[in-house]
Amino acid sequence: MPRTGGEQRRTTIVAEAIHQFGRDGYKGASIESIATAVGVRKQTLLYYFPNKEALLEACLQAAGERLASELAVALEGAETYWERAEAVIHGVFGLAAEWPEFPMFVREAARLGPAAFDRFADVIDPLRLRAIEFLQAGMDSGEIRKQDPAMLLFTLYTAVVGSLTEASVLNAVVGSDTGQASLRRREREVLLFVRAALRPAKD
Amino acid sequence: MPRTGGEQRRTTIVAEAIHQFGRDGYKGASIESIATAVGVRKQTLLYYFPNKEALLEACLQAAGERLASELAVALEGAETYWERAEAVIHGVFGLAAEWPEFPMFVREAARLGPAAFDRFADVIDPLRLRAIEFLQAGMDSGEIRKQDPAMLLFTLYTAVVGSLTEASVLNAVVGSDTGQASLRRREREVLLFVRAALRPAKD
DNA sequence: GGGGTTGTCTACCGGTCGGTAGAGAGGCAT
DNA sequence: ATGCCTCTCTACCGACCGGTAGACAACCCC
Repeated sequence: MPRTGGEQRRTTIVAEAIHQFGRDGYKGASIESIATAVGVRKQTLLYYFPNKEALLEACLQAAGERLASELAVALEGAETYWERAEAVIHGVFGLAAEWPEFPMFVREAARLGPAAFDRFADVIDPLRLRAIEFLQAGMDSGEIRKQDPAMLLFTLYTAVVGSLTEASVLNAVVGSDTGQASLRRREREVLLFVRAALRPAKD
Repeated sequence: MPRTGGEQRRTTIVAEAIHQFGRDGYKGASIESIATAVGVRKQTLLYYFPNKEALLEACLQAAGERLASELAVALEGAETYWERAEAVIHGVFGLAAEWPEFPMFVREAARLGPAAFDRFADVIDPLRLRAIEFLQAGMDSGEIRKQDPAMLLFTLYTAVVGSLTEASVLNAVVGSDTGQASLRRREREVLLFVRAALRPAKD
């Protein structure tokens, strides 16, 4: 019985849980298989998290914090309007590249209902507010097409997360297209798409 | 024991299964609860579908056929380039309005992997080819921004399906926003977004 | 009206899952 | 060295799930 100590064990369990919740869904992943994957018995996992739901909440919290710190770094030094928008998209795709199950986990969290998703959303709420302010300022200065900034943010979210999570659809629509190269292609596509969508009307 | 006869029973079971697979996920929905919801015992369901996977395949087939017929109707009489694009989006939103679990089920099918999603995609493959031809023609005539038409179709898919399925995110981003009015708002938003994204560059 | 077909049921099984109870080993402070 | 606290384990339980076996009833055709 290897003793790695409390906090480290916690974090590896959470990482593996996000992995499996993202891949198999909350229902589809069993605490037993999560425990086995980190080399420990189910009852050891239940020592750290009293039940499956508590484990999920820890995952939501951790995922939110990870995304928040990732985006904070990505936004450093991004000055102009388009640099900032691009930095956010690039940051999310970068996170997805090194942690493929992360977007799937976020989508699963949304699927589980508002109560679960809010646990995640609350952590990144400051970023949400900054994003809406940013979009509003861009509209006021005429750099972005005028519209409801919150709805725009929602639509941007769906486009980015969708292109990261709908691998089966990508396969069906454009044919076999996998791996890092595919991810880069999709990032470029989303960037072009978003840039075109944000652009003010010709008038 | 009410006998509604074979074919009708089959279709009501499939409809309920799509409902529950969409709401709870494939793993989360049990054949027992599906059977109970249609007022029948689990073993009666297993008389029509030898196992759970066969039921899923019937659902994928039925969902594909329903979407195909819906879009065929929507495209009737749509002549101009933008009319056709708008008709498809409006048709999908219309289907979602009268059958809220339908988009969730399609997304769940994609989550289950390419094998499952292809069952659905194969049925609407003619539509996919028409869409790509359509986008290509629009690019050739300069009505649509030039790019890879298949990738564009994929990104359009993610934007539309995302805005139909990410209700929890909508709630977190724009605040409580539910019901038919919300759906109409999202349809309008997606239409504006897509129109802006398809528009050729200024110069 | 008898026999096959179709449809629905009761009864049951093996496996898995989330969770409880509690023993015991290693480290640390006194 | 003793006793406590942290961590991991074995053993087990009740619930549920997917699926099998087979009885039985309604209907249809002849």
